[in-house]
Amino acid sequence: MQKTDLIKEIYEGVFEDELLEIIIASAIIMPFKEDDILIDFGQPVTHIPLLISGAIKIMREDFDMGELLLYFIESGDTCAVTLECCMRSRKSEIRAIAEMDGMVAMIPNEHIDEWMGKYKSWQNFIFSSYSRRFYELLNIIDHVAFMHMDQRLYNYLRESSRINESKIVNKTHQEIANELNSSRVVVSRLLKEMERGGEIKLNRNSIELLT
DNA sequence: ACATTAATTGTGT
DNA sequence: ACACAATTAATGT
Repeated sequence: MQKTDLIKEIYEGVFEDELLEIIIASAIIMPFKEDDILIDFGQPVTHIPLLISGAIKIMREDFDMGELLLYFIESGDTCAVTLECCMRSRKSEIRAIAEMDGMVAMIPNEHIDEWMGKYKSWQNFIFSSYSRRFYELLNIIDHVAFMHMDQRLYNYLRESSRINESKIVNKTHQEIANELNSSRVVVSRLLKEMERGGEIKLNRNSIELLT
């Protein structure tokens, strides 16, 4: 498919036509594969990603070595944290890993200041992205701070299932534990609990959501 | 088909 | 958290 069509399909209506044309002209389409690291800690951020297809998970590194999943980004979305880094020409605070195959349109960051003042639709896009993330992060903080591991795990499974459009989550307990910054044993135990409660079915390398 | 090994999952302390 | 048992998948012969 052509670059123009790819971008239009997702972002037509989101941005005013004039801006859409400029975006199309300056974007670089970048395909990626599952588990590709798209951005890593400390890397300078030179482009803003507009996700076209697939899904990306945004991870934060903990003080004592350990990762934590902040949120997923999906088609038609961008990464608020990256934007923040981008506008201040900072190095990346996060790591972005592809959850599944997909494509992003990369926009060179030299345009964005100008667009911010010039295009209402760009402002709206950025602000709504910010506010959505903000509340999502508040939610995570609540769960992390109050150690509601069972709920976090449950949310994670639901999100994962929704994003992959499948009732089956193909991950090991270890992988899940890493993303939630917990231990494998804890995850195994909680999953077993849920299975007993009839909410899920456990298999090797996969978990099926029943509800 | 069988044995061996590695990876994943389950449980008790 | 740690140790170990049990189960399943992968590989070689």
